[in-house]
Amino acid sequence: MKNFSFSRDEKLKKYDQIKLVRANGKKHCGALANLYIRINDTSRTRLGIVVRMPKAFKGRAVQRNRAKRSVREFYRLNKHNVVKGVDLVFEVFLSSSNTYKYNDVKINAFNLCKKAGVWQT
RNA sequence: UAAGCAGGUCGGUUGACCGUUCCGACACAUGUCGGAAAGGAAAGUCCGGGCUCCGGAGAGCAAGAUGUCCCAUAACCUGGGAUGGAAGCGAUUCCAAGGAAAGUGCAGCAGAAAGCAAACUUCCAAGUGUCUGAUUAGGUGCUUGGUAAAGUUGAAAUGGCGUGGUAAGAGCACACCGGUCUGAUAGCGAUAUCAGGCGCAAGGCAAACCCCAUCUGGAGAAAGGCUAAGUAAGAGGGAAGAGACUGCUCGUCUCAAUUUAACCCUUGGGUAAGCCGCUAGAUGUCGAUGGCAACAUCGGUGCAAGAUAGAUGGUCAACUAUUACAGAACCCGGCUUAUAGACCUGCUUAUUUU
RNA sequence: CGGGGCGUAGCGCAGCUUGGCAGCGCGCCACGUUCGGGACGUGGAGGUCGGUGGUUCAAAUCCACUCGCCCCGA
Repeated sequence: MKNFSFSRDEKLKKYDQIKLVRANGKKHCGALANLYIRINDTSRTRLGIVVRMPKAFKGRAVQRNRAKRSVREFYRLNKHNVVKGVDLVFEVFLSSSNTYKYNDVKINAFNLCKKAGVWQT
């Protein structure tokens, strides 16, 4: 039975932790986001999300939350396919021309994960 | 029917599956069941309060805000009603709407003149010179006096306009309009109406300085309190002191009693983990009563968002439907700004029909 | 949460205090100079003064709201 839950322990919460992954981890570039990967000491996979966006943005908070939700939803439904014991950080880019639907995020994130080699079938 | 004015409402709903945060119950060690979970602007942070701390929060100046009147409100750069003014055929809308005889300042260009009101060009009268001319008159210059009607400008020119009057003119006189003063009446009042007086001496700009009246202590949930850890070395200052109210003065209070040390302040450096504050309140809604209304009082009824890198989502199906603006961060009352689409109510004008 | 500043020609800035002609430097264009280029000289073009509204006879300037950018403190 697959577990689709996404609890608080699976998040990277501190800004220092995310900074560590972005500084020391491997970087993989995508169309809408970058993925940083770093092997951690625990047996758990942890996820952090960073949204970069210009200051002058229409509906700033709404768009930011929507992007984070999309990435979180993708990870929640597909985390059984991801290798254990790594820290992932998605760095999502938002601009006024980008519109975020769940399907776009799904395809992009899937490609990124395959490219990074953390996808297992 | 068309055009328009004013006000208001909604801003997705239902079901299934997978998830997030919180609460309750049951099991009992991480599960099961049930419930709740972002707006009209949550936004901008433009005002006003509550709340917390600054020792007890003082006086004056400075600075800032407001500015017709009355009322409402906890309070307001808020709202309601009225007055006056402006726009519109009208419904209706808009107005920072006190004071210019307290003082200072400003007004380019144009124009005779732009702020002591006089000078200038005119106009008129008298005197006189000169020319034409011939004994009337006309032109032109000078002197004296009268006058401010005319003077092409300008945003603005010392009330407007007409008649009489006069040598020419003038509120010099009169009528109407405007202004101002006094009185009466109506109104709580701003003010309005009427009557009488004053011929009117002393324009504009205060969103220029300013004056007058009223109001304002400061800092803000990173407020503030508790627990844990930490608060090292070093540098500077300490009575002609430092800190408490920020710009200044006074008053009051605390520290501190003199080469070092201790203590205080500033800097430097260190920690930024958890709990409380943290959601029931000047509360929403319905009805009655009072009030033109804003609103108030009384009664019924409802109120479980409280996250902490920050929770509301995704997929499928149906309804025209992926579709506006947009995400609570201590809480309220307003203001301002953004807003797809849909709907409702009242009113005005024009046209047509009855 | 609180405080401060900026927006004017393609770029960098002045003018705002005390309202009245929108200017300076670099750059651009044309001509001259040179065998040619640069430099130099002469002339010229280029502006909703971030936006909307108000006060005023008149607004880049004063006032209100608003958009964007930057900085500082806790």
